[in-house]
Amino acid sequence: MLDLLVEADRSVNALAEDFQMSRPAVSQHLKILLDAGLVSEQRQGRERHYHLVPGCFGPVRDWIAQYERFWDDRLQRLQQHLLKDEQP
Amino acid sequence: MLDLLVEADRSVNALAEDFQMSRPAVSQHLKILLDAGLVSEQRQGRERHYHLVPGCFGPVRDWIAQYERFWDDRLQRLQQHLLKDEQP
DNA sequence: TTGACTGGTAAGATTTTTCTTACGTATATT
DNA sequence: AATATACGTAAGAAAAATCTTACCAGTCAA
Repeated sequence: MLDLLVEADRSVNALAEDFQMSRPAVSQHLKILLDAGLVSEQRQGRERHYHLVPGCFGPVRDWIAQYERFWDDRLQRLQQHLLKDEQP
Repeated sequence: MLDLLVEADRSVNALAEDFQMSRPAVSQHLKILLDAGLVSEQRQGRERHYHLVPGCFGPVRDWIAQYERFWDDRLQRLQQHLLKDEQP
């Protein structure tokens, strides 16, 4: 769904066409994405267009970045440790 | 689990102490993380030490980066569009 | 206003995930 | 050798997720 929405905004029926599951199932998925802040809703007449929220993956990226900082720190400590051994 | 393992390598029992679930449940989680390549195993006697694989989130980061490229492109196109209107 | 279209929600069935207990194997300790 | 420790795996129970059908409300078009 996210892959489809990144290309263009879509209505629920338009999204449902690309999946085997029923329309209500798609609605339920969208509700979850909406609650998670990954997607936003814009009502146009009887249709509701969903679109991907720009930068919505920020929190995930930040979470991953924490780990990468840890690894960087470790590597740095290792390098310093090795340098000390080389010139006593 | 990942949060614990990023600090230091741990044996299964050491990990299980920090959770309410049983040790076998922890083992099952570790198997999944192992299969996913997020974690690696090193046997030391009868213990097995697990540690976080450095850079294991690369694929996730790449996946997210795809979206961010899309957003960048859109923004760029929008900027160019606006510039055209300013100087006719 | 009536009928068609869009889509959300509830209820319940189905599927999947996740847990626990029981047990087997390998390594260590005595 | 006998016992204890660390850990994986199988089987089945329990919990959570995901789907479908049925139904309701809002919007549009005749």
